[in-house]
Amino acid sequence: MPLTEVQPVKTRTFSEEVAERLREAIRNGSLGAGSRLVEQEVAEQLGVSRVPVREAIQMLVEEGMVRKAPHRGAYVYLPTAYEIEEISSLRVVLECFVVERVIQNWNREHEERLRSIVAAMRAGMQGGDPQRIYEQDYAFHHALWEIAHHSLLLEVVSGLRSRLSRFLYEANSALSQEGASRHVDSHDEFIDVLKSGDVVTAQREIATHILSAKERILTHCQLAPVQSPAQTSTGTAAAEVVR
Amino acid sequence: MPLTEVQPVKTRTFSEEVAERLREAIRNGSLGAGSRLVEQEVAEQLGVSRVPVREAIQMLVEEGMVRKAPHRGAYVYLPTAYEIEEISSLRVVLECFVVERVIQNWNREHEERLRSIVAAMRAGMQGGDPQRIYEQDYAFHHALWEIAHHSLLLEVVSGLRSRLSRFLYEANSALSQEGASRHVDSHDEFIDVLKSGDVVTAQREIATHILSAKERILTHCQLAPVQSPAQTSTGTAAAEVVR
DNA sequence: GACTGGTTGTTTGTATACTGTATACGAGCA
DNA sequence: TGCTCGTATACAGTATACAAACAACCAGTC
Repeated sequence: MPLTEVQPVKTRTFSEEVAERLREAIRNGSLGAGSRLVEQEVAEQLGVSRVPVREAIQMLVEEGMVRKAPHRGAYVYLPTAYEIEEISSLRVVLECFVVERVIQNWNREHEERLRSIVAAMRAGMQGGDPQRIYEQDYAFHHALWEIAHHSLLLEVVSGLRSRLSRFLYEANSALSQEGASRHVDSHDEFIDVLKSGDVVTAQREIATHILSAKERILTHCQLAPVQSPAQTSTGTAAAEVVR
Repeated sequence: MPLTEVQPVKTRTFSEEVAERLREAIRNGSLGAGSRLVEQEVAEQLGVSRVPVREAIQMLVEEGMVRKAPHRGAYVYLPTAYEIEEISSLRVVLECFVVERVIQNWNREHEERLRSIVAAMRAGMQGGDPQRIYEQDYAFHHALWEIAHHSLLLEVVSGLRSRLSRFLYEANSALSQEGASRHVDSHDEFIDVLKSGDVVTAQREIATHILSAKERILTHCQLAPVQSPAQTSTGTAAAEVVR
């Protein structure tokens, strides 16, 4: 009995399920920045006990979307503009490394795969579906990370990007029809550069891509007021948000 | 009342305490690769309930020292040589970025701080204290990360290094007296380069530093047999270890 | 009136008990 | 003998219950 069609039953735990719900709620804004995540409340709302909720919250903390302090609970974290800069600058460094490796590993199937993602992105754009554009944009980057064939790099860089997800989603929604069209086209052009094997140009392009995404976020999204950059990681500033 | 000297009372939870114990046990080898972490056992051994142990294990999973599968428990993960390569290659990229920023921010106090760490390292070496050398080596890098003034970068790169901690500890213990001496001296020379502001040389030096640490690990430490590199992250190989 | 000090409510941290899943082992069958 | 299947057991996942910590409020004192 081959059963090639049968997928393994995915055994998701409640914790993962809860985490996914929370992530989505944060991304689409129904859990705004500063919202407290009270374990009991979330548990009742989702019909589970506090334990899976605790674990889900912990996951979000690791992902940088949520912060928590002992005995004081968790809240949705709002990064400062400075932190957006930090994330983006790191992304530039890492994505340049990705690009280098992608070009090393380049082959025909990779091209086809990326082209099809861009096609889906274009379809989403024409349908005026920002969710779809966001997803395909993510898929595009994810494909690049996989082609780079470096599982740790994939983990780190996708983690970085997840910190921006809610803002990217928001900022991309604000793109004009024409802007979105240019955005999609730039992906196709980028594939051409990868294909040509020109590492330096490809790196310049992806850096531009990341930095323009950053600019869109900085102009379109409300962020926490910048204090002293030195204190961005202390949580002192964060506690303010909660009160 | 300024109270600049007063540190906030750190209220460590059991979870953190347990995590620290486990980390240490893994680092010094008393929890060898492949060891299963049975929640109940650990809980009884440390005199706490299972909940903090669960959370501690989750932290270690995030840090890459431990893996777990749903309903199958957690075990100390033994990376493959390929993964050590992955970690090191990423470290090179990130530490080069660190160096760039360190040189941008360079000032006299930074030099003094780094020199004093190297002095402590030299003292540890002369006392033949590998634990001390390891600590000071970490302190040196940590200082660099802080001087780079990029909290996220600090987080990411220190996370990467923590994945190597037990191997670095092991490999550095194997250093000869003379080798250790050269190792310490190289730090002082590196400070000179930073001071000179020569980014390219500094980057080359730190890359060499990281890659030689990698080589020491590869030659002195036992690692998981390399399968297909493509499968390093699937956990399939890992499950083998447990059985 | 501002400050100290207790008091209470809310929420997290921890312990214990129960449920569901995965693996191992052995009985039944070919 | 080799296989499949049922059963037992171990352990993670989850629920519930309790304890401790924080924060807010109110009373009392200087």
